[in-house]
Amino acid sequence: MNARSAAQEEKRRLILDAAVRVFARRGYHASRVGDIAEEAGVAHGLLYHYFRSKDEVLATIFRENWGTLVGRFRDVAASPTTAEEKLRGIAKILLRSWIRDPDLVTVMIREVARSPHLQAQVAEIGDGFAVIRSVVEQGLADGEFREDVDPLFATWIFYGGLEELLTGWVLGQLPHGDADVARAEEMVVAVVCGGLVRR
Amino acid sequence: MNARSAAQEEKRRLILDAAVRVFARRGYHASRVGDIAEEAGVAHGLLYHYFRSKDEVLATIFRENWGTLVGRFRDVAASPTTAEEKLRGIAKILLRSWIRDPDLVTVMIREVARSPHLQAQVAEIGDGFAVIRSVVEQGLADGEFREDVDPLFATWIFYGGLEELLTGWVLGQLPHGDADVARAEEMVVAVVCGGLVRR
Amino acid sequence: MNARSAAQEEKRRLILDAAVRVFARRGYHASRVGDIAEEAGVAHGLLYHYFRSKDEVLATIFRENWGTLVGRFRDVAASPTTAEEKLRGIAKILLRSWIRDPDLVTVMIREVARSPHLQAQVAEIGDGFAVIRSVVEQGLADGEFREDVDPLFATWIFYGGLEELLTGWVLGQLPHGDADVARAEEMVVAVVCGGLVRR
Amino acid sequence: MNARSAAQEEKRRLILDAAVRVFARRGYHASRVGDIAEEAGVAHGLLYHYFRSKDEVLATIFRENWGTLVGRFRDVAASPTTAEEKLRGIAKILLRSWIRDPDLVTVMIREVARSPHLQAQVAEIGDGFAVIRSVVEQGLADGEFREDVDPLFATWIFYGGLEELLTGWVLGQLPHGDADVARAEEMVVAVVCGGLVRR
DNA sequence: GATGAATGAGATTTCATTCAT
DNA sequence: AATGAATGAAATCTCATTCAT
Repeated sequence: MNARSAAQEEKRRLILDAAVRVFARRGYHASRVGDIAEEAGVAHGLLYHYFRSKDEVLATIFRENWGTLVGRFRDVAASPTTAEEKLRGIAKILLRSWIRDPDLVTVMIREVARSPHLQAQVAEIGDGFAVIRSVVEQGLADGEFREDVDPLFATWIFYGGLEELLTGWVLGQLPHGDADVARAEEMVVAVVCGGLVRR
Repeated sequence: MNARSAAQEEKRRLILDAAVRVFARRGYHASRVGDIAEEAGVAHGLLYHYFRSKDEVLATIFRENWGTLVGRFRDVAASPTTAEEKLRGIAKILLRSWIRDPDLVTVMIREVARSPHLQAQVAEIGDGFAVIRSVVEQGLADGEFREDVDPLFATWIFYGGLEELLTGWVLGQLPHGDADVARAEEMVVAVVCGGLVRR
Repeated sequence: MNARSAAQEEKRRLILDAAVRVFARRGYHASRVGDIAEEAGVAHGLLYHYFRSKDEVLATIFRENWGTLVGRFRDVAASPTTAEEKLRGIAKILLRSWIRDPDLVTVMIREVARSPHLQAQVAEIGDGFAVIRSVVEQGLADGEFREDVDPLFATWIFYGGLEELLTGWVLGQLPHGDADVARAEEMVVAVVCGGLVRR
Repeated sequence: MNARSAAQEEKRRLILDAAVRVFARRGYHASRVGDIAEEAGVAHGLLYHYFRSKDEVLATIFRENWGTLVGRFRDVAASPTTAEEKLRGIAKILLRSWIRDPDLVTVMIREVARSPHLQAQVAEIGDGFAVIRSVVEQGLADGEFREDVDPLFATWIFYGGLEELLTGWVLGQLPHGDADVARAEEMVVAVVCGGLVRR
């Protein structure tokens, strides 16, 4: 990567970061290309040098960040520990991303999670599920988890719990201080792994 | 309700039902008011006789159907049984709505669940959570649930699991035959109440 | 005119009067047929029993009231007095119409005076000018007025002065108490007949 | 003003001039934004690059041209001559604007003169009156005009005469050759300053 | 690479008018 | 006569995208 590309890369980042802030603030549909350009401090035509369309900006945001998360999921899944600990690790990664970059999480939760449109563009979207599922299946294979567990549904239920917590924070409906995030993380593992019912 | 208003009510329904189909097919933003009118077999101007805007059509769809669901949640919550059974009942209601009306669930999951825009319009959105929470709190008070459970987070986690299963069906990522729905229902209760970990 | 027509006539009046108020309040273009109907307390469809269109309502308002004014102009013109006194009489009629019915004058000044559209529909519009002109020509023939006066231009100038005073009241730019109206009337005759310049 | 902004200014003018022609031909309300763009030979979207709305186009036309006229009024008012001569100068400016640009006068007379809507937007509208009034007051102070003259009403009456002559030309009801305009100018000063009545 | 003027498809919404009841 | 549901033409304005400079 030479000096030129580094400068280019920097501008690309500028635009992506601006887009995250703008999408978080106004939502994807209500955000105009001009808003992003203004936030980035460039002319709006420049956006089209780096991205094919407004849509591609959103897809790029998702792809790059989701890819990072999934990579970290994989690290956790590859570590030598129990399935429960691995689920805890995944929960920690996902939930703490809220603290690290709330705008980014806002965009990913709000704009991407449910859009069949984007799902088509971003094949990687299923990768996170695959990692979680492999952990669940390990738990089953090891006899750590109950054998009547359906790994596919269990994966979605676990992920749903995580996503809903993020949603609660995005929508401002759940307390979201650092301590709250830590407690949420404990709760999601406690509930999903240990169940609500007193043993 | 006289003949006139019954006829009007019928037309209103016609438009709402058409809107559900169109929104499910193309998504809210890609659906034009003219598409809804065409699907309903009326002039597009008539839509504005019954609703203030395209937005209000979506809000109405959500409000009326969510209200029905919440009403049924309440019936379950009021029945004389264990908290676990009540959660099972709520899961059944929500998940089986997929079988009853997939288009409607598609719209509610895809367009409404994360939109802060609609959340503002539809105050009732929190009512469902409130019912679930009351059940969780009952489980705690009765000693049925573990005392270290945070009822707020547990509520969101449980609801997230349900919503994610619906999302999986909406996106065509999860098997969704009647038997699958029944198994999903069992799983969500088994996981959330009993936990994944073998006792 | 039998009982039926009297009832009809009454409703017609109701609509016309309502239209004057609505047009005065919001302007012709911004006034909806429904506004007029609501103000009149009837269904908006009924308007189309009495008038061919919204446009015809305005034309009717103008025609009927302008006709009345012109009739009174004619009475003045036919009275046995000087041209100056006749002009004073005409000024009095026109300017005092403001006191009698400000809404009506507002509509006539604002919507009709300059509209070539309406001028086409309302042939009577030139009748008022004709009466004034006949008075000016009488003044010339009698030697009362200076012989270098061009009666056509003089007529328009005189009428313009009157119309502008009404405009000032309509726009709320001129004081419009009863005494102000009386003084305006004196001024317009003093200026037009006697001139500004000290003799 | 560099090359870029000069080119822009030119385009802005192009649109404004086209708008004047279109408004003169069809009237403001009947003119579509697309008509203006077509007349100017640009895409209709460009209009919104230069003006916020169709309304603002009209307001701009009025403001800029009225401002020019008022500036010339002020020059006349500042010249060292009698009040009568000054009124003659003002009449000349206003009436000859008809010869210079009939379309522009048509628009200003027809669309702006009576619209309270525009009056709100264009504060400068009263400036012309203020200049005339100052001349009248000078005439009074100098003893040139009769002391019973009310300067406010006299101003409106004088302006009304001028505006009505323009209206007559706009509506095609008054002869409007160059000689007619010159005679009209003489008449309005003769009548307003000297009065109709033979001395 | 950078700019922002220019384009034009397209969408919502309004509202005069019609007409079945 | 009276109603108001229904129609649909029409118009403004937005904004993603292109492209000359």
